[in-house]
Amino acid sequence: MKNDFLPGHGFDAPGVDLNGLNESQYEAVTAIDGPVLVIAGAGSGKTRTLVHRVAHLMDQGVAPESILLLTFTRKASQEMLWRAGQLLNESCSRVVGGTFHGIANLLLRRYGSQLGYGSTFTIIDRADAEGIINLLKSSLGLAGKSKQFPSKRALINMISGSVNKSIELEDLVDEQFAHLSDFTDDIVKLRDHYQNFKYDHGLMDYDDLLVNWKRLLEESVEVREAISRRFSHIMVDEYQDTNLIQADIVRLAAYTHDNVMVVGDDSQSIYAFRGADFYNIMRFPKVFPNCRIVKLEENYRSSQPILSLTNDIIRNATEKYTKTLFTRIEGDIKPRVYGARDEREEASFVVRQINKLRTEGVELEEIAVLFRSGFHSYKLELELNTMGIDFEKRGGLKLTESAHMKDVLAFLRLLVNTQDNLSWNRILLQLDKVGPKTAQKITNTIAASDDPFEALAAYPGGKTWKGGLERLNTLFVDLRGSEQKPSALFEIVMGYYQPVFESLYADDYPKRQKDLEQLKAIMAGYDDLQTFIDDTALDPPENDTQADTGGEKMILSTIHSSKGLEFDAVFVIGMAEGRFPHASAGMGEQWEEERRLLYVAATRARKHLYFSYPRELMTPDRQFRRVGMSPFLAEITPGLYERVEPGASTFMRREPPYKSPSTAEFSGLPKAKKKEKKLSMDELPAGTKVQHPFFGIGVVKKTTPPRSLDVKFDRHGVKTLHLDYAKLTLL
DNA sequence: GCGTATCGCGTTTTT
DNA sequence: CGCGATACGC
Repeated sequence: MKNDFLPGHGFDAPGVDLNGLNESQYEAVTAIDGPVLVIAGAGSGKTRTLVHRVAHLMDQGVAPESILLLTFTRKASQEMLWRAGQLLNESCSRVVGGTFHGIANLLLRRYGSQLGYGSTFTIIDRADAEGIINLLKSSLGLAGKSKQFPSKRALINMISGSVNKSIELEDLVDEQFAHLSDFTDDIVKLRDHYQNFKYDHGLMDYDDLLVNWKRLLEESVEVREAISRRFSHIMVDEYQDTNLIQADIVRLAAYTHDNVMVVGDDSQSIYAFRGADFYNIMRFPKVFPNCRIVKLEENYRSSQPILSLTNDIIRNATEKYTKTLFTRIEGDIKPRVYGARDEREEASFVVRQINKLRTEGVELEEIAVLFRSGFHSYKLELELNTMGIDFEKRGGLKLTESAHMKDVLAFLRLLVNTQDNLSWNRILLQLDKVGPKTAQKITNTIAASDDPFEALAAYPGGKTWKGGLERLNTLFVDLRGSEQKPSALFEIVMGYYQPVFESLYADDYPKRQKDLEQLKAIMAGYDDLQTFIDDTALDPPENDTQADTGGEKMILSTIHSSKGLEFDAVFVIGMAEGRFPHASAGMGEQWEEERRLLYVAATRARKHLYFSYPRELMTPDRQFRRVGMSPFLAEITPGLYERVEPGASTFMRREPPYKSPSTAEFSGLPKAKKKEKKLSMDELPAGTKVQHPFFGIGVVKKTTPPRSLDVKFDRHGVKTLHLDYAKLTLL
């Protein structure tokens, strides 16, 4: 197996400070052999611990390219490797870091043929999956039952949930969706059609990537051994968010060596709805019997008043695995709770507080507003806009999820996978006088043929839309005849699409045009179309509407997408009955997951924490209804927070739009880049004093050619270090 | 009668 | 923004 088929990530950065682990924790975390389970509370340094282990393994001569670091977002793995770079030298960039899905994709492109999949599959995202379900719903005659039939989103969650949990869909419906049991047969039928549809057209969704990775490991001894040997050490972050399949993958991939380290916190499990199962953490010691368990209970993030309140939130959980978190961070600012008259007033409260915080010296980018659902922030977004405060919204629509973006991508996807029915359908629907029926008829005919492009050219068009079909054909002739550079292809597509685009979105196409520009810029960075297509499905770029102004921005985010981040000040808005927990969360596991969600939100804060809720909400029939505060807030011990009274801050004058004074100051600064000089063995004879970023000061005891040396450190004893990986400085 | 164009309304959370 | 109900055109 070649070593270079999985890319690492680059980084560069100077020193980092590691908070202390005690002797036995240290021992476990740095052990070169055997499984390790780290159970860690919020803000206790999970990521730091992982980085620490990477650093240590490399110091002991483990080759960086045989370390596999699995995280949930690509951002997280980049962040982690960046931190590792602070500890070590640039060889760290050869550590393989990625998401489960990303690694699965690379492995399947390489070995997928062993499963009967060619290497020409297209990865589809959630919206694609919903589109397919919709097509099938109408072709199976289920569209009419809409009223009680589950929404397509719920449907996808049920279908993929049943795959993830290895439960039969029938049982899942009986147990958790009893109210849908009348539709069990229909749902099962739909699931089967959905699976077949994907297989027939070379489409793979997120779950398929995992399922097929697991199959690859199970069914081919050869591949399993190759992967297990290739990665001698495997690490997983946010282990409580893994599903059963991912746990199996980890088990199988490590089967020759058991060198697995996972970190997680059962109190932060918020992804059960997509199959995550925090019992994976509890199971870990059974799956890996000789594993070492490390509990990290010191919180390095929040002040005591905030920690007391967050501990109180989780105290009320019916099921918990107690960790008593403590902090040494001082502070006396209690969390605050504010009941606003309505949503508008809630928004202006938040803005007032933000301005106040900024006069106290809190940076704008250190302030975050969190909420349960994407649309809860609409009112606030308006208010922030009028006040001229820059913000970035996370967890909303991704760039590639908007219609015009999908349109363009559809052309490109067809060049890579001609069987991609979804894209055919999408493109044909753009033609004037062609609707769902006609589009599907054409799609069915051409996707079944050997050369769909030929078939399209030969397709007898109807009188009214013959012209459009011909123009489409010329486009494909052009596309297939051109050089294969993605950016060149983009230009050709736009030549055809621009007029279609302008008439399709006549009212607001200038706004959307900017997105297309952004896509163009992204594509310019790719040489290979396939890679580009994969990346957009696996890791869709965020929608930066106010493209890089370079200035500071505050963060608006759903709680789910705020995971793993931390801020000086956090506002949790919409803490009202019916909003949080979500109205459809019944008692039981769902209710508990909502509670953990609030816990995640509150534990993002370092110094300032605010909860607010509107006392009045608009109901579906445009009536206003009075609501109380969220039951989760109501059950918190009253002394742990302060109430802000509605009248209290009204005397504050409105601040003018605030322009950050620090922006100009920092924008001109070049990125600090440190060039590390590699030490040679000659510079390090026995007796030399050296410094190591973690172990501290030590003395060289012995040198072993070519590039190993034993160093005795005051606090850590004798360590064997490898000169290529350890970041040593001469003293 | 089939299929396409249009208008209005309610949104869970996502790798 | 996407879905469902309704209205028009072939």
